[in-house]
Amino acid sequence: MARENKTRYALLGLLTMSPMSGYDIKKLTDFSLGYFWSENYGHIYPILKKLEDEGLVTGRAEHTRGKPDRKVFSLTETGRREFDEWLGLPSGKQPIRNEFLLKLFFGRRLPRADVEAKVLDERGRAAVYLAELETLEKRISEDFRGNEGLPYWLMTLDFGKSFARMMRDWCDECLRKMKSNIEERKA
Amino acid sequence: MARENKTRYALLGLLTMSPMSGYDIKKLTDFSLGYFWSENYGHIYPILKKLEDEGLVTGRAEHTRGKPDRKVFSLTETGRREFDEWLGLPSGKQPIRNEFLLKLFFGRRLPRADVEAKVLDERGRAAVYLAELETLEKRISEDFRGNEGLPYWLMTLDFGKSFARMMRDWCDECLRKMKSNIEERKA
DNA sequence: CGTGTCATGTAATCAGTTACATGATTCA
DNA sequence: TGAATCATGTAACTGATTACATGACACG
Repeated sequence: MARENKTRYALLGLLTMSPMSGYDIKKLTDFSLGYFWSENYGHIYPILKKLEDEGLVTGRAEHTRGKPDRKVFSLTETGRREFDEWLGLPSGKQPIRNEFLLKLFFGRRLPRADVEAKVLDERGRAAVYLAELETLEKRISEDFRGNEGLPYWLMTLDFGKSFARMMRDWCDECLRKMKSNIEERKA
Repeated sequence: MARENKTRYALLGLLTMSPMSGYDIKKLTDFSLGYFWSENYGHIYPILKKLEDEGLVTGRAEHTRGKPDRKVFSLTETGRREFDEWLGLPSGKQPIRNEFLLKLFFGRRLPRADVEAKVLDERGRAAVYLAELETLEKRISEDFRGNEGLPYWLMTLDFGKSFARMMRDWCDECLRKMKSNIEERKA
């Protein structure tokens, strides 16, 4: 079947919330949606242009004093329809590739201390991540109180938090197992 | 910096365990490693060839009666060194893109029943997934008892199980929230 | 007699990343 | 004076997926 460009729909979706520039979109995915979606400039700008050619979005230049000009895009009615249509479709299963797990899988080939360091590192990342999401949660709960989209945003955020907690706890369990494995050998 | 081809290292890694054909590798990622790593033929065969040209693996044709000929690849000493070197490197953070979460994020634009159906669907997948991993766990625990790699394989498997459980529970929580949201409106 | 498995591979295409280019303003 | 932020974009590349092509054997 046709391969569907996910970036395309992500951009359309973000534009359903409010008109934005490519730069705004990048910032959003970097700071607010990063825990489940990311994009990069080299993909955003060309696709925005393509969407404009297809009439799904319209861009208008905005002149600001001091700062560089921005090009702000808005969804057209056609764009909105196309996005909503996609939204209703079931999401195909995406292939999973986790480099950290791949390395752990071959952990036997490394000194145990190195593996432990890797896991500890991952644990640290999960903890930081969790803290960031909690801050983000407070912020958007206040900033968007009463917004009809908020319950859904909080659900996705909650996924991120659950994932981070799971990761942290799983790392601890791995470290524990590796240590007890050493004890066993001593005994 | 240089973009590193992950498939390349995944293939080298699998070949550290035993000589294999491209077909074997595909089967492995489909049935045993699918919960953290996947590959497809269109990528496996060309890369295997490239690795052979570079002297990291050697392939020898194997004739079998009845079945088509296989080409079985083994790691060379150079290949083993290159893999182990990569293994020691810290894993760069990979961009996250979860289509299901992206859709949930925009859940407000869909009828509530549709969102609930999507979540319920995801919950079902998580449950099936968990059951599969439990079966797999039993199988490899028996088949590879005493194998030095086993503890690491079980750790990655445990990650898969933790993830599936987390997903299942999070889905339940989402469904609960959506339902209670309806109650609130009635009141 | 049809479906599934074994088995290898290529071509076409698309998705996505990185590096580069440009330049003004603000803040330490 | 140097770094960070704002802001847009292109070119080159590589990573990854899909579809296609081929064909024998086993099983029900």
